[in-house]
Amino acid sequence: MNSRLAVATHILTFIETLAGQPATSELIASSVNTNPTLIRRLLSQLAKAGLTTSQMGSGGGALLARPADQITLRDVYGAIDDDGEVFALHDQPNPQCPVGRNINAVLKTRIAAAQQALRDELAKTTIADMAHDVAAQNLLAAKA
Amino acid sequence: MNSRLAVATHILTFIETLAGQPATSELIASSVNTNPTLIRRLLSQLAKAGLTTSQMGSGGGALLARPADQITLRDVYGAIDDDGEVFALHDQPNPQCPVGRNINAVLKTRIAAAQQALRDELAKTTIADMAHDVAAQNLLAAKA
DNA sequence: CATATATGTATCCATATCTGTTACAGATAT
DNA sequence: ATATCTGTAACAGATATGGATACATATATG
Repeated sequence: MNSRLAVATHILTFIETLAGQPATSELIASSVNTNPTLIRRLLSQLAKAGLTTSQMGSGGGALLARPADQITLRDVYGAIDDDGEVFALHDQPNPQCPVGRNINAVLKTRIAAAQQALRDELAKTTIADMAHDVAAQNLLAAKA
Repeated sequence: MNSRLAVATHILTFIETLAGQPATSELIASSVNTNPTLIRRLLSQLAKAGLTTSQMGSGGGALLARPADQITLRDVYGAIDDDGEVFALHDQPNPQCPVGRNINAVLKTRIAAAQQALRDELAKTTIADMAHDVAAQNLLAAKA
């Protein structure tokens, strides 16, 4: 799979840890270890979904559009995944076959249920949780 | 996403509806509306996972290796998906950044939970369910 | 035994997706 | 004015996917 959910979550968690200071795409990119364009592409999608806002120009950057405890990984997934389909159906099964004629209708509901379960689980984690867990990891490492 | 889970489920459901008669890759391919090689590739994976058996030669074909009510969509997913990862992490975040250093460890558990929820939901559906639902759809259509 | 049938697998190809990169117009602070 | 920063287009390389051909191997049947 692609790593866009991971990178988008990284971006948001990073912005949250800056505690209100605007994050430039270059700064975020150095944390993710990729290039600023990829970050801006994802930020563009996050902004369209209402999760972030960006300020152009000097001193600008990205901020969270709402509190970190009100942004879940489900929101992130919804923002970066256009169709939200983990599994695809096969195009045009044979309509002359009793199985081919109906398989997609039957599969569709089962797959939808599975994807719903995935989203429900993602909804349990907020960006605030992520930032908290990352901070806790750092404390652990500092003590060791 | 790819449609391998859909096609593999189609294959197994098709075999089940044949009720013990071996299904050739060509016959299955005509129901799925693809080519026999793709079917054989997937059957090869299903056989390795212990879900089907195949008989070479004249009169041969594929059979279920165990009763249809003992094969779940989770089994199918496990058979056709090599790593079973819906989401990937991003390679090598910046270890010098407090966020980059820990994001993957934190994300990993959250993503694993989501994928587990997906698999648990898939486990609720068996190939017997699929065959039953497909048959029910045909009855409905016949009455209409 | 010879033949037809069918699987298992390798190889090739076209297309799509993903990630990284460069480039540049537009917005904004100083 | 100028430097900074976003938004987006365009392009390239790598990988995944689905489709197609080919052929060695296994097996039932006459």
